Amino acid sequence: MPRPRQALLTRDRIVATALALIDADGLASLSTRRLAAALGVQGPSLYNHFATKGAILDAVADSVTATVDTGCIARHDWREALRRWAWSYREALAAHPNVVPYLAQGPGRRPAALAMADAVYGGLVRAGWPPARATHIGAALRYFVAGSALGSFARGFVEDPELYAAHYPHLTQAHRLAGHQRSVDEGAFALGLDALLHGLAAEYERTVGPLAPLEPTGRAE
Amino acid sequence: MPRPRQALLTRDRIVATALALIDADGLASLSTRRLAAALGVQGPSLYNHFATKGAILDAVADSVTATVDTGCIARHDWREALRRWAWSYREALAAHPNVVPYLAQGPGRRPAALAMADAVYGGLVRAGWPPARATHIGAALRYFVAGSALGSFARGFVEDPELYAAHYPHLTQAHRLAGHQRSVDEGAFALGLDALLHGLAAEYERTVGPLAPLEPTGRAE
DNA sequence: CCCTCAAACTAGCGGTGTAAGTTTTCATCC
DNA sequence: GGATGAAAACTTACACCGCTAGTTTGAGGG
Repeated sequence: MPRPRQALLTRDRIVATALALIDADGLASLSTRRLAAALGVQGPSLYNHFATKGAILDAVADSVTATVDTGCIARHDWREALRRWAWSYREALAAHPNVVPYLAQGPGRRPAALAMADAVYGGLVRAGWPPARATHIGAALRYFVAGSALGSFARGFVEDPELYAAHYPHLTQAHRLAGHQRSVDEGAFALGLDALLHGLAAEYERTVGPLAPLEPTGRAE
Repeated sequence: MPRPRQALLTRDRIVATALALIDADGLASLSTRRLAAALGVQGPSLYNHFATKGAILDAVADSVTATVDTGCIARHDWREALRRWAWSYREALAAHPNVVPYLAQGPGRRPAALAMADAVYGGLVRAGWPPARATHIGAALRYFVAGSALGSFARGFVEDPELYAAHYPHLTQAHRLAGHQRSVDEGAFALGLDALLHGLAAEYERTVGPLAPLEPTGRAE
């Protein structure tokens, strides 16, 4: 079946199908042949649309990053903006936990990741942070969100009481964590984010100037 | 060459060689055959000592985690303890950036990672934090350290000015980041960690009680 | 001395990413 | 309107991957 009258593949269709397969079966089990099969096509046909498997994964990762809301950054005080952005970022990753390990390896040349970095940096500078500080803050928050996504959605502890009880005196309850993983994750994220923002606010007042009072916030979550 | 008079392989030798290869050539290019070749042996011989390649990687990851200093936790006020632990943790990861992507996927069943979680949790509870809060704090700090290791040591931005200038108005200096990567990383880490600890101290005073004054610290770094 | 186990081997299976070359269709230009 | 060239599918094939199975032989214990 050479050169069908209507092209069977498009970049968008490939990316969407790849994301669905990764969501369903995990990152490791996505192969070019399996992806092609899901698209009703033979393996190497993909290379008419992407140069390499990595390019496909980049596009998938970018399509996830693109769902992060960065509009909030221009619309709110920097503290509220960072909070909303961080939650939205986290939400985007949580929706596709299996791509996080790939996504976490830096913005690279993926346009959506770069656009996000750009928006955050711009917002902080506009708020009065010195450029170098803005870079650090953006990076620190990315660290926290990415780390939270990695360390949590991907399994953490294992459901096996005896494994822990024997050797780790304080972890006798750790196996319970496996069950409450989601709430532990959210609690740790909320606590860490609040602490980070609190500390940044203090740093701002120390080095930049007095803070405007926060507008009443819509969602604390 | 069957059953040599002196065994050619030991678990320790395999782990050390695997770590060296990963450091040198990256995680992706470690194969059982290559590892075996570096050990002067054929591929499948490894399976006399480890059940699976993943088990080897677990052991490698654990050997890295084992270099983190957790002794400081018992010897200092919780704030100073967390600071030293986080820096030591970061240092351990920075020494072997290529294993971070594997390591970041949670403690799993790796004993050193579990011992570390145990020590941190125990120290926080001893300092007066409620158990649930202690869990959250340990997780949040792990998120931050792991995220920082991932997002930074592993490449981040690319050295190609034109790539950025065109589309991202605030990132016109971003290509410089590639050169100053190390200092940006350290700055972001220091800032984020200080902010986190500052925020946690405020949370402590709000929900637990007054804080003892900090002993004079040895290293601010 | 023999028996068993341990630790190396060889052979090979099914799977991987991707390069190379083939075929047919569509779009375009003389 | 027929030739031309690109596009998008195909088949074939290579080198490598993790791992299994079965084999060989030295070492150590009864």
